[in-house]
Amino acid sequence: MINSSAVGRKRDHSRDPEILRATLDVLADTGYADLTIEMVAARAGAGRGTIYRRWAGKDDLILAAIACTDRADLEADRLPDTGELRTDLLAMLDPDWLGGSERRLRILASVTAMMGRTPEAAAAVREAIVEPSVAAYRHLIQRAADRGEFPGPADVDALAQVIPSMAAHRALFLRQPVDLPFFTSIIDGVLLPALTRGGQSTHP
Amino acid sequence: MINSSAVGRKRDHSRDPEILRATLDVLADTGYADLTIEMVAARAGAGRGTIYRRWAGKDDLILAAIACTDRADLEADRLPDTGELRTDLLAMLDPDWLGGSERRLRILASVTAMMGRTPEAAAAVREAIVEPSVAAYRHLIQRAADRGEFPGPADVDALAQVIPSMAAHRALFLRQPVDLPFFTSIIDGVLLPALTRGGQSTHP
Amino acid sequence: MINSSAVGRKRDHSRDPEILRATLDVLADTGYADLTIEMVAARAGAGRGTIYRRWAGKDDLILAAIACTDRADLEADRLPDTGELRTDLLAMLDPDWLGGSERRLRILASVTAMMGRTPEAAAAVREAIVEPSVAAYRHLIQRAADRGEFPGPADVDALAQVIPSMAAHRALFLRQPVDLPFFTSIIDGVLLPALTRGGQSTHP
Amino acid sequence: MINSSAVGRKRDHSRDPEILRATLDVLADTGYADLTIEMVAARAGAGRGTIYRRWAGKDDLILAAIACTDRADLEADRLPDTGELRTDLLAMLDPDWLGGSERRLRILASVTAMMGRTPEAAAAVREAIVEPSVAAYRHLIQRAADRGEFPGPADVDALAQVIPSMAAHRALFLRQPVDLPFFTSIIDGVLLPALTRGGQSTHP
DNA sequence: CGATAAACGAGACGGTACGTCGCGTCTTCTG
DNA sequence: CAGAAGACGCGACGTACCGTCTCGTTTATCG
Repeated sequence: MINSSAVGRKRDHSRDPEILRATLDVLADTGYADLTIEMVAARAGAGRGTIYRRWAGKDDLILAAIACTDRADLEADRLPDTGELRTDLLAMLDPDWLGGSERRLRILASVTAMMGRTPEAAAAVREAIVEPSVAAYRHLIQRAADRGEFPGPADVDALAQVIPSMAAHRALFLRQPVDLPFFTSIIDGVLLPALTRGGQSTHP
Repeated sequence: MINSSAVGRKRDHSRDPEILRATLDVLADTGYADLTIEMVAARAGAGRGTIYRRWAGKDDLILAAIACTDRADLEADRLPDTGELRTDLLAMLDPDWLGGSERRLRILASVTAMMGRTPEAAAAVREAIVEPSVAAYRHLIQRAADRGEFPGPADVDALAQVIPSMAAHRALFLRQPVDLPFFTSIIDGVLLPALTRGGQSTHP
Repeated sequence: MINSSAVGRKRDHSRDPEILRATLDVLADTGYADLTIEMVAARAGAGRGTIYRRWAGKDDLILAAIACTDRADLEADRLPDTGELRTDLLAMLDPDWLGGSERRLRILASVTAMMGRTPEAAAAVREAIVEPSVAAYRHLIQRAADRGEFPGPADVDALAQVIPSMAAHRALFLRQPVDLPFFTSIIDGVLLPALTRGGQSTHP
Repeated sequence: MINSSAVGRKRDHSRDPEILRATLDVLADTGYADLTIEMVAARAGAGRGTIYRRWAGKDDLILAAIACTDRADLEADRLPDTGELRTDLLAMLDPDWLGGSERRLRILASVTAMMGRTPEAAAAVREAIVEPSVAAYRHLIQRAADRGEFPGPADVDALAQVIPSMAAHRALFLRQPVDLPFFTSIIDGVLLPALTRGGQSTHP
């Protein structure tokens, strides 16, 4: 390895989760711009130096905190499989994710703030948060299409983004809850109609 | 009036646009977090005091800069009216808006950053940027529906958010261009299919 | 005259004393460094512009305020003339001048502050305050010498500075009152002994 | 100790002299009113925060800079002792102190400026600068008197202030050099005559 | 088991931006 | 047109946070 010595005190990586949790707490409490490393260190009972030794700075720390949030429920083999797309989709609504808590909302907004900073930050957020969600919806829709649930061809890539896009938009920009009624209105008003009709417009 | 004195030198409000334009320039050049009042003042040829006298701080200034951006093209009577929804929608693609320029993208990201700060900021952005766009699409879709362009009922409120949501999502989170192919794929792959089929799912 | 027009409203020079008095008041209340033109203007019921139109700035204003203080009692023909130097000197003690009031003390300290700024300021203070006082004492001593009150020659220039120097030193640096006991101790302990002995040291 | 923490990086007090020297340099170069903390910090190669961490502000910094100037030559056991007062006094003339350099003069004027600010500042200057000088002259004069160098009693307290007072007056208010001719004129024209004659006036 | 070397909490360091305030100048309106 | 009121460009103030660097202490491995 590059940066490890055989001797000396070992870095206590058991503190990492503690610090990252403190980061998310402060992020939710005070927002991105008002978060200071000192606040995180104080809440984690750590020194600032310890944080700087592990992460490059504010953005890197927050990115790490975001990235380590458990998205295991979006892995392909843990997705709902009811045999019907509509019920699969409704089962995806995690009240604790986007719209459920003000906490999550503020964290999402903070993350968004960082995306404008560097391409690296944007890519990290995309990989950690955005892509898994889109991929999950793509999986469900593709599976339903493969089952022959819909008459014609469908633009699965576009449709897979409908729910993540609209949920984020609602939470971030409209600041309204991403709840069951909203989910139902998207599924029944946009997604399923589009699929039922097929991916082609009738307009020439 | 509330806050005007009959005497003394008048505040030169002809400088407002100059300063706000400088704000957007700096915002696009260096991003939200690295923007300083000094930069804006220097670019506008003003003193920092003059800016603080007019706006409460960084966020208020940026909000004002955003709010005064010209959205006249989204007013109802200036929207495209080709007699057919698809061509109307395609005519809405303003290459200078979301995806065309890196400038607009950075500004949008910066704005998003502020939405997590205060409810006031969020409401201001919503009213200045989000709502007008959604309202414009709602207008086009409702008009087409009134023309009887589609067979059944449609969830116009939900459908009106499809394009704004997905465009913002693509620009902000995917960092890909909001261009004609993308627009076409949404219109032909999501919006028009959903309308053609109607606003009701066939699922019981 | 250089700067007078035949027409228009005439500058109201009757306001000058009012403003200069306000200057001294503020100077005594808050000191040199904390004095602002705004304070003076407010106390005089004037606008800042009016002050800047008449004096070049803070230092010039204060200098003018100092210079116009009435030192008429130091003119040669108004000095005490009792026929004897000691009683003349004691009659010079103006309890309202140097040591009497904290007000005068603070003003003196403020003046001193300005002397380090420019040679012009120093010269102005010297001419307005220092020189007249030294000249008065020189006049008294010279007159007594001319009367033959003392046996030998005297270094009148040096001796004339004894009282002003020691009074200023006591007030400024020791911050003790320049009162009758102090005056008496200088006159009887320094000045008259030196004169009585004569201006020449006996040391070879 | 009062204000020391057991942990954390220690304040580097070896930088104090460097900063205080820079303070005196700037003070002499630009004067009291035009001195800025930034100038001092830049010249000392320090950050402004470091200065504010150690001293409360401009006045406190300058006071500290003054107070730490080396006055060791005024300690009793290092005073000249020629066996005769006149030569002792002449040996006191330090061309580098009051009048020799413009530098010292400007510093003295700056110090005087602060004496009007707070009683604390005045006391600090008095103790650091004024008192030691007066005490030194008192020592010399008292020793000569004890030797029986003069016929009668003398008001030593008053006489000890003659040279410091007149030197300060000459430098500050007359802005003339405190040099050997001046020193000689005071000693031979004021101080020694007064002592030779005695501390009592012949006037009834 | 003692030496040693890195990690740790704490906090000082050189910087930089903040938001405020006073400078001296310049409008604007009132008398 | 002088004067009050106050906005203007400028720049210093004192504070707070950045990311780095000592401090003295703790902890883990190696000799």
